[in-house]
Amino acid sequence: MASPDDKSLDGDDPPDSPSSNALEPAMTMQSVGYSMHMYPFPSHMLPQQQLPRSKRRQVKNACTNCQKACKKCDDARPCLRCVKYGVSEECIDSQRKERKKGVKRGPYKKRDGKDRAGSSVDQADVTSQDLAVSNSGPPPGSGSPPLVAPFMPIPGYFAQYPPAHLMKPMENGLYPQYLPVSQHMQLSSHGGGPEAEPGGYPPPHQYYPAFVPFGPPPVYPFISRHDGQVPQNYMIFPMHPKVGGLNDLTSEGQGWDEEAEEGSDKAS
DNA sequence: GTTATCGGACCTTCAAACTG
DNA sequence: AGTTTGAAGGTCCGATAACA
Ligand SMILES: [Zn+2]
Ligand SMILES: [Zn+2]
Repeated sequence: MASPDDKSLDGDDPPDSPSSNALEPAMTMQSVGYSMHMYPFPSHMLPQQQLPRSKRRQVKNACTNCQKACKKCDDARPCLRCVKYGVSEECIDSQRKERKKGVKRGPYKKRDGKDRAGSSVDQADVTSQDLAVSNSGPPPGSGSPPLVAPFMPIPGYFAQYPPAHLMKPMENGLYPQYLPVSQHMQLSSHGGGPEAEPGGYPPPHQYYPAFVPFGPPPVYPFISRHDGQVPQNYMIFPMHPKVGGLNDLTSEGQGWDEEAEEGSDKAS
């Protein structure tokens, strides 16, 4: 089951999807309220073997439609997916079942640095070792990818934005803040394609932060919902209905971000 | 080419188990 | 009381099937 819907309607804008419509890039990424984790360098400039990735963020409660479709939802109601499908009125939070109590669990095994002998060797040394990018590690995706990203997210640097060439400042009145990697730097879509990530995780982005020396601060139009509410963090970038320009400037499509834990909402 | 389906990896939540 | 553990329950990636 190819996930074409990912690239089109279900619009989960997967890594290989050049975001065929304006909603896509903006919605998926920020929709969930998280920023993306981005790589400061193109994939080929990184140690290919251990492309680190941050955790995937999920919404606390997907709407019934997205849940049914096993697709990415967002916190707003109606969610963008439902809006795209024109079923905004059917966008309602799915019902969560209550966790059952009284379940006995048996003794725990300690794993505070000590005593992790024999048990889980994986999660302990991740920090130091993975950070030290070694070439001997297992291919990403084959095992458990590093949980710690060697790169810190660059504030204000969002790779999900569409290529600059699609955002014509003068024509749309928008000012692109991210420019596509120069031709020679682009990910050569050589065998493997845009999402040739072994781990199946978001490939490095092809956009580089760029300072826009001209024009006033960009004013991005927000997606307006039928109910008048504006999805937070959503931004629409005017662009051609069909992207296809720079080979495959994949617009990346997940929400990867290490973001500080959004203060666990629940107080114990 | 598109959209629909869904297996399963990944993530979050939170009670039980544990500790001081 | 607080902290840690770890499994239940959840989201959604990404592969595949079906269709136009
Ligand atoms: Zn939804
Ligand atoms: Zn919805």
